[in-house]
Amino acid sequence: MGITSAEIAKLANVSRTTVHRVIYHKPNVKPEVAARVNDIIEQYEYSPNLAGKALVKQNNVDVIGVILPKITNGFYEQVKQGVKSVSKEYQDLGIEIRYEYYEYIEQFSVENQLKAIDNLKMIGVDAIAIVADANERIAEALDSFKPQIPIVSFISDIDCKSKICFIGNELYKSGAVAAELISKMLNDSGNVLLVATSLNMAAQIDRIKGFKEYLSEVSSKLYVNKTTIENYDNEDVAYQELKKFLGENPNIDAIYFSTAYGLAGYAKAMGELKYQKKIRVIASDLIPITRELLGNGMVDFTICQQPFEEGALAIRTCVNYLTKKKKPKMVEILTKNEIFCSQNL
Amino acid sequence: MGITSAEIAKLANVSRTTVHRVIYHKPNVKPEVAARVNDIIEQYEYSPNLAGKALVKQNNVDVIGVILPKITNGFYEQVKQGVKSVSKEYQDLGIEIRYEYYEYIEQFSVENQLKAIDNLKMIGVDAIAIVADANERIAEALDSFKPQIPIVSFISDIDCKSKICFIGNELYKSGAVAAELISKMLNDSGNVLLVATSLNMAAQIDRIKGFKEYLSEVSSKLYVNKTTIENYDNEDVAYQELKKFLGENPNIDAIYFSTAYGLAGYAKAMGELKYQKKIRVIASDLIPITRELLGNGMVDFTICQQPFEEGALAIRTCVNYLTKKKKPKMVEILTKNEIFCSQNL
DNA sequence: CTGAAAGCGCTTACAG
DNA sequence: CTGAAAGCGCTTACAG
Repeated sequence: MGITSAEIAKLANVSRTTVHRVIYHKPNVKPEVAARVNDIIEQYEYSPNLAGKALVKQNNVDVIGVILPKITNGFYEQVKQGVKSVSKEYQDLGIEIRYEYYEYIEQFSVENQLKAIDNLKMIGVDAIAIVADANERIAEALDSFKPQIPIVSFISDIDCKSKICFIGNELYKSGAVAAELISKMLNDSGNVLLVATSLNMAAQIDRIKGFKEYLSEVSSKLYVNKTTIENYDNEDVAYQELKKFLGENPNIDAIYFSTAYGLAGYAKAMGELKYQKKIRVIASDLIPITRELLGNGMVDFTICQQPFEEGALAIRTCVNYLTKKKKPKMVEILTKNEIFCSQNL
Repeated sequence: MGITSAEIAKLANVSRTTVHRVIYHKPNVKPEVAARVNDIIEQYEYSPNLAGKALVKQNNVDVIGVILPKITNGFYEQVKQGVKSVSKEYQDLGIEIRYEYYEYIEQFSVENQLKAIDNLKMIGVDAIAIVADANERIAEALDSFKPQIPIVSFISDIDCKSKICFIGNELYKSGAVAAELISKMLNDSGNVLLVATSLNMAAQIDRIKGFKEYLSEVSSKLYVNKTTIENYDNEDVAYQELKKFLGENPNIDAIYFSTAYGLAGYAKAMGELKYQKKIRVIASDLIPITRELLGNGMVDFTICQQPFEEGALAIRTCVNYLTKKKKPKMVEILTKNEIFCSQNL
């Protein structure tokens, strides 16, 4: 395999300790010696053997704290899988992961997130990957580690001074993809209904914006109904609202669900209505009901962000920073949207 | 981190050497001693530290031979990227990769593949990942290593005794996805044209079969034209044939390209014809021209197999076998088909 | 059947 | 400003 630090040392007529000092820009090396060593390193393309490094690190492993909401839907399960898969890869390489889960309850979740951060502060961690609400107190808590530690926010963004990067989905594009699929299925004309969690949520706003902008760009005969159904991710609300709306509006050609939830309510409503037109449906994410409705044709496509990849990438970013002091090139790393239909599930 | 072999040894009142013998089922351990050691290993969930193992392995690294056709289209570049990304991950863990490329020329490629295998036999490798033609002489060559070495075939399958697994794409499903997209865009009725490399190629046959079967299942008003254009992956042939065919058949609503090639010829032909209908187009794979035509709307969707993932998985499978003697659970690992349109590129 | 010791490549106190 | 030496966890000749 490659050349070793001992060989570099011999070639440069110095000790391995000095080679080490040069590589990591430690003080106390005569500039001319450093230059000589650097030349040889470059010439032989030396890079330290990871197994050797890892072994030494057993004394002092880097620990990464991962903070996640305790939500047992498939989405966060996949995020966790991604995190775990990378942890496993690094488990013997001197990287350890500590998990903190916070209950996500509308009113108290900020408190719970603060508590999770505090727990990690007690344990002592070298970096944090966190899915957090964009809240000032949380940001302050993340900045309050002494010494400062790098923060990677993922899935849902939060700004703080020690943040090195956000990893998430191109939400705007996600809406645009939905619009493209609908325009292709409707042959550029028809009436479209939107179903969202709520019109106040950042993620929903982005998707809907992307949806509307692409739609109006591609055709002037695609009308988005002025009513957007807000279902608060509650299937019963979805059912009630959709039954009422579709009962009164027999001209809908397509529906875009910008949230993973509401499909069960939709299926129930459609089962009770005798709707004349074929309704095309675009869903978001992939949970069991989505799979089922894709299978029976009630949903045409679903657009997925990549929870596994985002979880994995968050940890990788922490590891790269801890082991190579390498910040990611971009402050925002956005994953692509995947399209699923019945045949590529 | 976890417990070490030295600690296990102390707990069992034996040496590390004996612990090692027990773990790897080496001979010369008194059964009762082995039992005692095994109990403790289980109790403490001991598993050997990879960094430690890797360091020792520096003396005797495992080398994996990778045999690929020397084709410089984007597809095999991506396969290579996948292979490289995994190699990098393992480079300091005692796994080395040797590449062999063979010229792919209709007549002599079997000879070239045999030569590539022979080269690896000279060098001496511990496993082979190969993209090969399903040819008996090649199979024999792969089986002729002494001692036998594990073979992973990928992208294109070949049967031989020492093969542990094939990694490739769900080609049949790829055609089914194309059919689903077309049926949704045409609202279940219309005339469809097929463009393939050649009707003799296994991969093309699978895709077309999946396409036709899904189409006929979903609607009886979707007609596949009895002519399938064979373009031999030559853009000029595609251009000539499509210009002629579309000139004489003004009723085509959609085209499915079951090959990555022919889109440039199609674009040229359409530029010269004044075709009345909007033609929906489904492409395969993602090469620069595909990207371009997705952008300008001449292509609606493209269906991609996952060359990067398949390359990566092939190497991972070899590594798992070499380091843990672990065969993959399935003899056939098939990757999903990805759908791309202009907005999720 | 068993174990002491060397060595893989690295980093880190420590001594000078 | 520099280097000798110990030790991270493992495997492998070697000796008994």
